[in-house]
Amino acid sequence: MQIQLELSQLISEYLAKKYEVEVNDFEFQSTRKEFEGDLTLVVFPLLRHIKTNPVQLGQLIGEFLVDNNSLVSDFNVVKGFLNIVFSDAYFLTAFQAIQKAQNFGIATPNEESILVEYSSPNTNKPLHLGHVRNNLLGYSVAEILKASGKKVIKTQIINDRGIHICKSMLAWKKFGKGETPTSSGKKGDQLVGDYYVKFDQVYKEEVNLLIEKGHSEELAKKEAPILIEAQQMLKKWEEGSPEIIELWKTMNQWVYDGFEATYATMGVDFDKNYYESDTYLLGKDVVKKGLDEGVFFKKEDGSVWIDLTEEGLDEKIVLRADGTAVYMTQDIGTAIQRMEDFKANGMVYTVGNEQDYHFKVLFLILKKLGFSWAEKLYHLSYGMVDLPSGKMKSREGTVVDADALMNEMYATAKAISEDLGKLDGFSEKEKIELYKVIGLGALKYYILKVDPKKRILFNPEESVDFQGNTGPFIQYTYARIQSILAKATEEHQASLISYKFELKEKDLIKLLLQYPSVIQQAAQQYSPAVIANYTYDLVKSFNSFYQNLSILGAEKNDQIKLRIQLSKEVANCIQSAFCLLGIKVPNQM
RNA sequence: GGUCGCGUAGCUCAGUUGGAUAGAGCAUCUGCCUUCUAAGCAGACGGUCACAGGUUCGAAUCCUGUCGCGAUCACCA
Repeated sequence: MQIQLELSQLISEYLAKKYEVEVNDFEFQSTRKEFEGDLTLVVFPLLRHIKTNPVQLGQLIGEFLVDNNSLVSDFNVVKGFLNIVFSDAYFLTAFQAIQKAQNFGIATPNEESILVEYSSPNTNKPLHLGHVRNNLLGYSVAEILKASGKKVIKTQIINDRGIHICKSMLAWKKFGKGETPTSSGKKGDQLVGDYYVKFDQVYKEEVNLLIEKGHSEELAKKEAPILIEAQQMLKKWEEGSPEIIELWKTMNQWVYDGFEATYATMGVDFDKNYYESDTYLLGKDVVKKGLDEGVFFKKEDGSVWIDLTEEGLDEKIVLRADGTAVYMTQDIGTAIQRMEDFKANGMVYTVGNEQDYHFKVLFLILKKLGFSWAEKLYHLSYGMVDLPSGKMKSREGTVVDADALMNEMYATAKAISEDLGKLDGFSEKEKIELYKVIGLGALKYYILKVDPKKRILFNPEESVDFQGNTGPFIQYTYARIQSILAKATEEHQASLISYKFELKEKDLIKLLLQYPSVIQQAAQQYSPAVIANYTYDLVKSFNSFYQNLSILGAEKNDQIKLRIQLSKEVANCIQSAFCLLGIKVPNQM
């Protein structure tokens, strides 16, 4: 904040003159609610430079500030804390600066660019709650980075090949009887996912049968006929069998259509997609080159490894004995490809914390291969979403499906809205749109308000709240402000020359002033939770203001004006912050 | 077993580089709708910040150890 710099300078001059010490760094914090004041200087750290009584020193500095800066109107000292009180003129000027700013809080774009990867699904089953967290996080972090001034490219890598998709394909071929999304009316990703589950059922039956016939479990799991068939299918795919490729393209397209619908509902998007079937060979050349340079070494069986024992890690395979690529190989290739495509200054991988080790190794390998940008890669590692029953397993049907979840949120929003009955005058279409905004808002806020690195326990039995620290609560506040603004007139927008502020008005201005640094902090920490918690504080503070002071019915004309204008800025800030979370705000609810 | 992460109110979570008497929501209880939308406001209740040491003017925050929970250590992705 501007004022902090100004005061720092002043205090610095004072200390130099009075005590002949040079101090430039001061510790400020916002004054706690139970004390009078707007900004607090912590005096203790100064005692390192000046041996004196902290209360006395605080007193002296306070007096000096009041005498030498017109914006400081008063002060008090409690223990080692100097609470500074700002004048009404300060608050008015600060508030008008907020009003004048275009997109207050949003930094002007700089040259730095960054890729943000998120989602990156497999194409054999629909998206579930885990993907939802990934998508919401990735999207929001991308928006936050943009708001902090960076140029952002949203991307994903689609895992469209491999044994998993062959399993769905095989089961469909065997049992599908030509079922298509059109013929069954199912979403494509759901349909393909059903066959993935079907495969697993048949597979398990076959394994049990083999065990009954006397096979060991281990052997049975390897020799189940349907698994062998799937592996043969994968081989045929890699050989380019036209029939298999045709089926693969068809079923993948079903899935893409399904994903697209889910993404659209969720409100996330991408600037560039990468497909594993395009990139899985990319890393091989790099590995070969690295082998020549001695970064990697070859074992007797022909597999290629990197030795990371010096870094405290293990040996890690980067190429199979048969020469085919592993996950790591492909990720090395993809990273290089992306940096060539976009010449970005950095890259963020939104991937769950179960892959912490993988990314540690990946970044290390890229560094060892000599890519200077390897240091600019960041693994946005987030905690798993667990159910009360434990981990979600798609094959066992214990997943919370993304589409179903969003539908439930919609239904809850609808039920609550109808119960409250405030939507007279809404058309059916408008109502549907509103329920979506509220339902999704509840879900998104619920997930994003939690620190990304913490795991989330999601209990489907207890539905997501719509009261208290929730998305709908914040949306509701926004809607209430809009209702007031609709009643305001042109003359209410006239700016004031002077004003006597109430405490609750000052609180709001102080909070608004924090918004720019909140965005920067959220960007630095890659954390939408920072934005969510800030928005909640702002809204709580506004509701207290709204409920305790009259806006349109204020005594003085100036009060009406200022309160309307202040409400407007709060609404703008809510909208701006929620936009960073990917949440829409309604004008009425 | 090695490595990494987490442990704050009954439940879900804040607590930014160490700062004042650790804060919200839900749940429970008490008030407030003839006045700008009660999805709200005002208040009550609720804490050994997992435990034990250490660093210092000061520790939920930093260090060490212990316990508990989770992830990971695949020629799976």
